[in-house]
Amino acid sequence: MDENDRVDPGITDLSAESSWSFGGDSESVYLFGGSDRESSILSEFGWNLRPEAGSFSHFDRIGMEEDLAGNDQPKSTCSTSTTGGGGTVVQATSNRSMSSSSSEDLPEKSTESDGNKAAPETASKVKKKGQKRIQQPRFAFMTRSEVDHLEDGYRWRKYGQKAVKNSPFPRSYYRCTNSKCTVKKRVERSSDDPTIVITTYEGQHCHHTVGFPRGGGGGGGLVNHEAAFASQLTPSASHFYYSGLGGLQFPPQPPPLGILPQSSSHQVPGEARENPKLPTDEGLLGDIVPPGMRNQ
DNA sequence: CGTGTTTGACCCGCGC
DNA sequence: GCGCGGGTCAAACACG
Repeated sequence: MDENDRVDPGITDLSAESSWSFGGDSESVYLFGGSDRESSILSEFGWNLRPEAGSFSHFDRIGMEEDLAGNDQPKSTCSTSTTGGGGTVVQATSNRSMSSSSSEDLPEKSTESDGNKAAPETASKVKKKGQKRIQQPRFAFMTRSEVDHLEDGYRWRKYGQKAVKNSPFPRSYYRCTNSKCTVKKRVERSSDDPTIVITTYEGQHCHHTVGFPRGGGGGGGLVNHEAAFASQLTPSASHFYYSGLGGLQFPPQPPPLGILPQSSSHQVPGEARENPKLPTDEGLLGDIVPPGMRNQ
């Protein structure tokens, strides 16, 4: 860990497959690389904090992985992904095979071999032993937050927690409470910067959000079942959702940026109050973020 | 009582 | 083949 180069232990600087500059105060770099499973999601997505981007309070970037293998999405064809926190979310589709992720991903391995256990409805049934697990689309994002589990409009049930090798913080595993939904998510804190929460979503929701469980008051009406790209702001801040990003087909453009949780926190990502820099944020958000929520 | 969390054990894939 | 690390299960427990 040379602090000179990066900030994350275990995270090597992957070659940036593409980089985007986001407007404003934030600059995110999307790195897509194939680092092995050095540490975890981090390596997978190869994130790189940029100290110099001081103005940007911190976190940035994220990558999303799309599955590759055949995407046989087990059951749901719906696409959804949520993201959280007021971080920057960058999504991209990559064709490269990230098979390297074999260790991580794996959506649902359980059934394949010991399906006997509980036979989760996870799609795994489709897979067989010899086959490689099919990866579902996944993407991760980092958020600076004090709470690990950010609200994203869906209800999650924690089904496991494990200590990870390169991090003093445990990784938590969540599954969507909807029995028909196979979406999972992993949450862990960056070992390098404990204030950063790394959330990885896997799969697509096939239902819509349930609204904000807490404090939402009337959030239940999010209708973006389609892509439900929900982004969560600060835990205590307002929440908003993105949808319309057809799950698998993420727009090439950087999503909402400039959402600093701690900052005003009333901004909808992408909405960037006056973020003239964001190219089409309006367009993007226009579709996904209900007008009413934009001013939250 | 229903729902969600905790936690130890089990299983699997991968690297050596 | 063995060991390590990650992912999931499921019983027990806690809470509203």
